[in-house]
Amino acid sequence: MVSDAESAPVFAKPPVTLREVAAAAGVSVATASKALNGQGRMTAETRERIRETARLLGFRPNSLAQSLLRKRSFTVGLLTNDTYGRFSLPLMAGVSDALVDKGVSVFLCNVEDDPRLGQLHVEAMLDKRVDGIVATGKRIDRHLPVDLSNLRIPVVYAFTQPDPGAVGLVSDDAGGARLAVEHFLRLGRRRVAHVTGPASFAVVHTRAEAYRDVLRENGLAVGEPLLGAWSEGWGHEAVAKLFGRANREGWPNAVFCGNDQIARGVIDALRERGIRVPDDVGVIGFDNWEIVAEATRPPLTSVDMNLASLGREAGLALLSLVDGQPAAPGIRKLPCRLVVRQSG
Amino acid sequence: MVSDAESAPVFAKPPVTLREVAAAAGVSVATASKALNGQGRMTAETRERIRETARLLGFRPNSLAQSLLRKRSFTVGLLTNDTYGRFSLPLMAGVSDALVDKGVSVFLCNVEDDPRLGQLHVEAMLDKRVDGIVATGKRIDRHLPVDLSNLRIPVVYAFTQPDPGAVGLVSDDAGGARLAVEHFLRLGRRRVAHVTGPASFAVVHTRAEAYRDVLRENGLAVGEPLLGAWSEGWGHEAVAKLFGRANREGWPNAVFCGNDQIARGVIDALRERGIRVPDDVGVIGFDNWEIVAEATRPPLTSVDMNLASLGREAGLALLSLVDGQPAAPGIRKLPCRLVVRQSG
DNA sequence: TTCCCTTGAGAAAACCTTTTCCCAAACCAC
DNA sequence: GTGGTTTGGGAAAAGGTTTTCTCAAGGGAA
Repeated sequence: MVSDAESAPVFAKPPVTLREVAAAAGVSVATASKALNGQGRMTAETRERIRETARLLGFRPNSLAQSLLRKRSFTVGLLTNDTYGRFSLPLMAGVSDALVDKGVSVFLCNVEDDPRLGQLHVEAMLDKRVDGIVATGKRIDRHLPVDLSNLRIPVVYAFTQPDPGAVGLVSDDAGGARLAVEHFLRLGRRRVAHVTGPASFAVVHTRAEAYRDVLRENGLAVGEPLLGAWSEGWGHEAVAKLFGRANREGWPNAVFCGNDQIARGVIDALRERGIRVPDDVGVIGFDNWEIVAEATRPPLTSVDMNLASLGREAGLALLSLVDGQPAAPGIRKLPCRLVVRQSG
Repeated sequence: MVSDAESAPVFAKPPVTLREVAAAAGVSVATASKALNGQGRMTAETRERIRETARLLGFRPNSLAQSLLRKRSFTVGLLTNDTYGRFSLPLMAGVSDALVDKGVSVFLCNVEDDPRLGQLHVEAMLDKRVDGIVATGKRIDRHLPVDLSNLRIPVVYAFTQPDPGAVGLVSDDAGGARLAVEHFLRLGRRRVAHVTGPASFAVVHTRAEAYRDVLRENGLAVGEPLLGAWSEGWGHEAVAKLFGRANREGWPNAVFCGNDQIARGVIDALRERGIRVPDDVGVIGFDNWEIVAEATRPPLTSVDMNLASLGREAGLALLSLVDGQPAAPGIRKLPCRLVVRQSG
């Protein structure tokens, strides 16, 4: 019979401490610390001997102890309410990537839309002495269910509604919409329709406004944007509305869609009607959700919000705030980019 | 002119410490600590006075200091190489949810497929004295680009290839496949085809094997599974192969697909051929990727791997390992569930 | 030789909390 | 009164590191 103690994995062997390194090298902990950090004064020979000893013993300083002393934990909290992750994950990966190289780790805090959960996470972050917080959401026009306004640590908002006076980073939706519409115009398409999401989303209006602006600036007729849902189904319906009229003269020859799912619905519906994309009608989506954009037939041209860069910028912004460099409060808009495939 | 110091946000005011609470309550720090933790002996009146003082001052113990002493940081690392997130995010949310209630925070570590990045993150975790690590991937049959085999802390693998002798949690793919095929049989469909991904994926074989088993157990003809890509395009091609033959008698009346994208392609292709779903042919997908499953026409019946539960279980398993309870090493398979919509 | 300065390195405080041990006072029984 | 036991609470060490201060030895100049 095998005893539990025997079958259980043996972790044991606690990490080697600075004290042990110092003892092994025959110096005091103070000297050892200074040797490893390049501080203090000592003979090059002593310093090297200590370093070598540390290397041999596999010494790694205890971050907890360092943080306690330095009042800087080299960790930040990342709040999100987007479990679904289409927007969140690239953003989060961006934040993480920007920080890992600076030795900063990221706490993942999924707050759903639950204020209790939000409170719980924020308190945990504060207790763990994070240096700052990045707040992320799935909507640019909604607050997270937490109050971050009077924390004693800096907060950066990325892709979510910032508190007044705080630093916020969002994608430049108007610019993204311009990119799409101007691309159509450059290709000679002059009857551009816009099919987008529900009126309750701020970005719907931002993008629609930019759409109108570009057309007006070019002296073209401005169609009324079609507001609906963020779904393929709505794309189908919208095509029925736009292309239902008998006289083909009234048909648009370009459709700028509020997201890729709508665009997918539009493309499928057009094909079912025998209207060719891009020959007869160009289609551009928004979000550049690759898995969708690459599966449409033909592959979808789409506006990319550069969320990974947005995340990186947010991480860096937080870091400079943590370092005490004052940042201009307010919302900074980061440019989108158009990913041209074959649909428009 | 406004000085920088004036315009910069004022964070300041360091957190209140136990020492301050003790001073305010007129006791020693030792007594204060004991009062707040329900330890030691003192008059109920004293204990209450200290607690009240702490509450008034908004005292929150410094986790860093606690961790240093207790040799337990109440943090864990979550390694993932899935930036895309379809599988990872529910899993990660599950891990996080399971742990936040126990006061454990989660470090997000995106290691991509880069060993250097993996090394970096693992060392950071170790330095920060995490209590354990959850390793997560986008593939069940691949290792993360890190070596976690000789750490001094427990590791749980979820949805990725575990080291030998370690604790691993994966979805029961064979069971999931059975669910799908048996559902078809229950509905009286007896000519079931299987269209799935590339041979390089272990799950392709696991599921195909289960598919064959169920048919054999029921004395039915076993068609050769069609291996291809995880894409809509492959779904289209597969339909051409399956339904290209002239005599309709040879056609399947059910298609079990290896993922939802293939299923989507199959459904679209069938519709284009005038074959009705589910009247003529039933279709079931795998992954229950809601955004896809709900957008197919008709909505897609699909196998759900319960990734959020998987994450929760992984979190809890790690926790009990951290608490020193020995866990049976090896791979534990968690059941899938069939989400019935309209396609099959 | 005396004084001063530099060099190399150690002692100790600090960060904040927990826990063990200890002590004085009060209380009890005899 | 005496010996013993509670009772309430404090002193101090511990956890691992960084940093400031101190100090002895050695060197150079006068």
